[in-house]
Amino acid sequence: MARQNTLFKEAYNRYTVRLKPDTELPSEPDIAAELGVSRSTARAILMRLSDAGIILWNKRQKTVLRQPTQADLFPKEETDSLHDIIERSFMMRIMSDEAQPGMQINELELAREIGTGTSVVREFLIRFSRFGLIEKRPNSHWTLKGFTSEFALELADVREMFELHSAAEFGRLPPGHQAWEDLKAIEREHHKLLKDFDTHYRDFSRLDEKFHLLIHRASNNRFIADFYDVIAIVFHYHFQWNKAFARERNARAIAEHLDYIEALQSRDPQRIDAACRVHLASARQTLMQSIPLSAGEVPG
Amino acid sequence: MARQNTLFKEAYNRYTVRLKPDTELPSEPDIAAELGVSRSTARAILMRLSDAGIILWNKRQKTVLRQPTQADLFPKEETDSLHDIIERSFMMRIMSDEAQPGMQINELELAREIGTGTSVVREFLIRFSRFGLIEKRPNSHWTLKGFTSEFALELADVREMFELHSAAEFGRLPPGHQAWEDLKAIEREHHKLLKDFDTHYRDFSRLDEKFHLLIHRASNNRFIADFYDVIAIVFHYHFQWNKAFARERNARAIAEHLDYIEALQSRDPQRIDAACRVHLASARQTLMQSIPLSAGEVPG
DNA sequence: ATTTTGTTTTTTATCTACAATAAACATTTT
DNA sequence: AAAATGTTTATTGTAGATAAAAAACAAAAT
Repeated sequence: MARQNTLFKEAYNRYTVRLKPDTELPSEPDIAAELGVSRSTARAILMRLSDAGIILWNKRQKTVLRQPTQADLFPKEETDSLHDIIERSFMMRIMSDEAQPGMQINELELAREIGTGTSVVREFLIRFSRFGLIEKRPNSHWTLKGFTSEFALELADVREMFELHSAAEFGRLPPGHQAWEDLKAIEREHHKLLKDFDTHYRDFSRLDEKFHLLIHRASNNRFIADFYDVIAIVFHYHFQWNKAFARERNARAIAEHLDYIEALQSRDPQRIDAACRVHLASARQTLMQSIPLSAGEVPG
Repeated sequence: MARQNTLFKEAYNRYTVRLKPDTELPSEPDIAAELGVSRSTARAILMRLSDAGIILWNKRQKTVLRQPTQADLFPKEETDSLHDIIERSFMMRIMSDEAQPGMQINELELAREIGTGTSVVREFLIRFSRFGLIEKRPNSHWTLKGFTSEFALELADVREMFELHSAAEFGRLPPGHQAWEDLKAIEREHHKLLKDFDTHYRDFSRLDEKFHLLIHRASNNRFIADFYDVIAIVFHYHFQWNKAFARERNARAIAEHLDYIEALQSRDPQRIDAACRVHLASARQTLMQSIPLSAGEVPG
């Protein structure tokens, strides 16, 4: 088959779950915009809702007839986009212990194991190569460079350069800029998290990403923004499987963030620089500690 | 047809031009290694050389019978890899005046005009996207962001961060390191170029790339090295078409390079930093001046 | 006049097939 | 035994086909 209609299914589920009986639905373009899909897809959703007897559809009139049930939805396995499936599956493999640096990556084998065509795998690998974890030999295979301490060091170096730059730019933002409000909101979220820390400390990584993204956006630099994707994906997949000391780690990071936020709000370049450095140093340490030691390496 | 044998043709030409009559050729693995191809391809070359009566091939004995002529070679159009063809063709389009920022990029149309399949174009665009000049809307088209002043500014900012970092690292390289010799050689090349400057100043860009690459390698950082590709491609295609003031530009750059080299050799961090900054500032200026002004912009 | 719906066309995402190339295996030669 | 050649197999690179999704066009309703 040529293409799965996962976008349709996912959008259908997303729209259907929140339908309330006896309400009227908006126009097709409105629905499409709301769901972030084209009108063609929105119409396909309406068509199915109508066929399933969930709505009555007659031109402009779209009335919800009944509360949709779980049985009306597509099963969750059918709504993942191929790209997400491949990403998850691939990251799982390369973060696992079996994955040794220098290992060859076989497109056909990957495709078969994931249950997909080779072109999607190829395109994924090309896209993924910018994360610096794999490398291609022309006319030949991909090689896994691996999640090694070299990788972590190089990542941390660039991250520090970029974040110091972005933080300095943030400090120069004009007083009326939206970013200051966003920063305030993030500060409040930190305090809220701190309140119920024992039960909620796992939510920190989401907040962490949001905070650093806000700072990096201040740099207004596409290369810096793109690079943050690398960091985000590494942290996302890495710490998802490495939950050791999560509580202590997060407690420390929150304290550093609050300091950092205060420094930004002071707009004093030197204070910003200092607070940023403190946080980056501990982030580097956290990252380095989480690297699996390869044979012959000694813990630093 | 599925795949062009451009690799074979290109390697055949490369090997054939330097054959001398009455010499013996080395073993198949040696030939393959020399040409950077697999033994299968090396054998295909030998087979053709034999069929064309250029060599006598009997197992280990491979004697060159006659001097190959131009007619023995494949025409140059047949030896370009598809990737190179697409890159050239695409860069030509997006650097041309017709290419306006915001313009949509159509995969099928591009493929037709270049005379190739859509998959190659797709993969090229994915790879190319890391240069920050195009952007994809999911399930929809690519958009040309364009070679704008914003692009140049963002590029220059990152370049400066990276090069200052790399130059500092270079200064810390141990005395016996190969890089110091390479630097000396590059210094000599600068002096040589200066001697016949009027006739050879166009060779400068090759030397420039070599010099900066050497510096960036000192950082030992894959992200910095990858980023230098972005700079290299922009300079390569951009200045290929913008030859205005090339002589003055290059003269100035050479002087700055020599200063910069001397600073590196002094290993004095502050001197290195200062010389690097001077050169980067003028490189930035050169880049900014070369940006086509879009409507409404005023020259800075 | 503008928005909404109905219909058709264009474009992208993905799969499959197949030639070129690389890699592996087997045999021969030194 | 090691290296070279001969032969077979596996893998990548590219084209072409097709369904999903987007976009464009046309008609109808406010």
